[in-house]
Amino acid sequence: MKRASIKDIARIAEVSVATVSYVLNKKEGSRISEATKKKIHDVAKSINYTPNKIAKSLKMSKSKLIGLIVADISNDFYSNIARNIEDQAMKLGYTLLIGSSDENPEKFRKLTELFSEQQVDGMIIAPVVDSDDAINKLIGEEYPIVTIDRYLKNVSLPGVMINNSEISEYICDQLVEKNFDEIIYVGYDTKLPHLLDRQDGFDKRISASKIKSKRILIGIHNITEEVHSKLRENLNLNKKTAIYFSSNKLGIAGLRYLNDNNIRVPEDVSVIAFDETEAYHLFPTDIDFVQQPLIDMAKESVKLLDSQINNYTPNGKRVIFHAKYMGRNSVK
Amino acid sequence: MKRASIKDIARIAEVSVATVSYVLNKKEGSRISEATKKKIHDVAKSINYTPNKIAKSLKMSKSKLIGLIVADISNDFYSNIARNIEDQAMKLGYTLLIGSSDENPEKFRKLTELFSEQQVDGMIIAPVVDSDDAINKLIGEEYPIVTIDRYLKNVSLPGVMINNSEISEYICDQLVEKNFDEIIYVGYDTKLPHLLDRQDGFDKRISASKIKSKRILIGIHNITEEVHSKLRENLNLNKKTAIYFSSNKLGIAGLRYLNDNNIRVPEDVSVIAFDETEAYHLFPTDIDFVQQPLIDMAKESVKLLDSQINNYTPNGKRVIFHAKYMGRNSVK
DNA sequence: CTGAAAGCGCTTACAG
DNA sequence: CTGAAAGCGCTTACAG
Repeated sequence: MKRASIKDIARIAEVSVATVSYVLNKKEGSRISEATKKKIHDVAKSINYTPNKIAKSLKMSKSKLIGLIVADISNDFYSNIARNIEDQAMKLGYTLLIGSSDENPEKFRKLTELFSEQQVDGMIIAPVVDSDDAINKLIGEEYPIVTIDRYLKNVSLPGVMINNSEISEYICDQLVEKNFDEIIYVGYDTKLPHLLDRQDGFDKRISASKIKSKRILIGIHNITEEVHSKLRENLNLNKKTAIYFSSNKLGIAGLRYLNDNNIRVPEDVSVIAFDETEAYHLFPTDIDFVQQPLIDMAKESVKLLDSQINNYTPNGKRVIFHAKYMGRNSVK
Repeated sequence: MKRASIKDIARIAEVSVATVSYVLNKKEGSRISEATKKKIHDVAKSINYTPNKIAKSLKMSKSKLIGLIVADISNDFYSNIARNIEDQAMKLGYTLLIGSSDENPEKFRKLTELFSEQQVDGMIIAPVVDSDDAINKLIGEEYPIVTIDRYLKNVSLPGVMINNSEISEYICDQLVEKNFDEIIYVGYDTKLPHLLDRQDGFDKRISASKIKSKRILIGIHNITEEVHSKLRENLNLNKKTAIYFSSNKLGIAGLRYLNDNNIRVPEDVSVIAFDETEAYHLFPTDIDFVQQPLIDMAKESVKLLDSQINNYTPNGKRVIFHAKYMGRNSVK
């Protein structure tokens, strides 16, 4: 698998490597004769030349690689983000490295180190709990980073996110209006700020109302099992109840529980879930859900990163997108 | 973002770059004094040194990068494969580049070129229709490649796949046994060999039986709409009917159709779907499905690729995994 | 025990 | 119009 280099082209075309480089990169101005240009292109083709971007990267201190760190690339939400980031990155000439942190700060740190050693020009990251040290180290090096979906409390980093608190307030208001006996918030037992925002938004409005509420918080490792057991404990079908699932995984786990136990939506219980997934469409009832503008978010994250790469500025801006409540038939 | 290099370490520690390199890579044997070693490590730490893998790659002609080309990383099936490949690749010290071909041979070719220019050590690919030229070019360069999920008819490449034909035969037999009036095969209108195998396996057994069958073939671009309209045309609920959806996307689209039209499973129609997805669990009935051993397949693909990278052999072997029929409650 | 030097494949300021 | 040369950050065979 020995590849041809510009040296080989230079030798065969009997010109210098400099000339080859100029011609192949169209950097000649009009200085090089058409005959020479043609010869170089012909030789390049005949020996099947492909440029070595590693060498170019080394020389230029630009790899045209960007790293994406998500919690888990097999999660629908992140794989959709990844796909849209991929498309946008390609448009701007970047290739995408992907890594999954599994919410593990040590894995997260390793990924940032790995990507940094691979000389990615920048990273788009979904920070995990206790990843502050790893991130501060990157910031100390003025490494271009942009957050997506999540953000950090004590670190100001450019990034894209949604209006988590507001959308939760809105959802809560929708439910309060319908006079449920009880509204159950299903969230994660976590310190992730964007998830706490969802919770806080809900809390703020529910406590301003007279409606009773419960909060079910789930660990991140046995989502399905925990959601099932906690719903079993907490769901009282004798009351007029609504459940707000604050993530796609929680929504899917919860709907599966309802399904398995023949609990009808919205007859027996009303439901609003977060994020969009094909799975919601297979549930007997069309599920109300909160839609994040993933394409726009992904695009913006790459745009932000690209501008950080080209012109680093500390304390970059956060771009807040508006999530949208998609009313269907799961709330009575 | 100017990074420290071994040159900086050498200067500060007052040793040669060679010595620094030996120490940092633990290649000193026992030749270098403990004092020197300690000094080098201390300096490295104090100036926050991180190795530049691009430089190393250039020198070593090994990037420790592998490229993964799937049809669409946002497809559940591929994102799960990607996740398992990521884990296995990391274990072997590789970082993963990901690209989506969208079943488009031109995009596919561009990705192979891009990855090859980025000097990935090898690629794991899901070939698309008419990608033979791009792949043959790679083979001509003895580029290590391994196929996953799919394979090519006229090219012998190492890869992993399942026993598509056999599992379809088995599924067909299961259905034939139950004496349906009609069995509908839902597949893609495609030339992809692994999908044709699924179809052929089904055809072989159905034509050996006395059961009537229909074949619904769908284009790859408007799956949901096409599945819906063709099911509307072809599904006759007055007969005892079974449907075999030969991919996860087809299964999800089909189940959504049944859901939207209040068609009960298995009372009104029996269903078997391909691949595993959380979505199936939200359908009112537990859906029978064909499970591919994704983790094992992903692991094996990386193993195969790694061995190709370390010791290239043309015409590598294909590893065939056995898919498993998971009977649930959707067949009557 | 340690270092000087060549070289991986590029780019580009400079010289002619 | 074209080329010689330096240098990006590494590794390693060789010399001492």
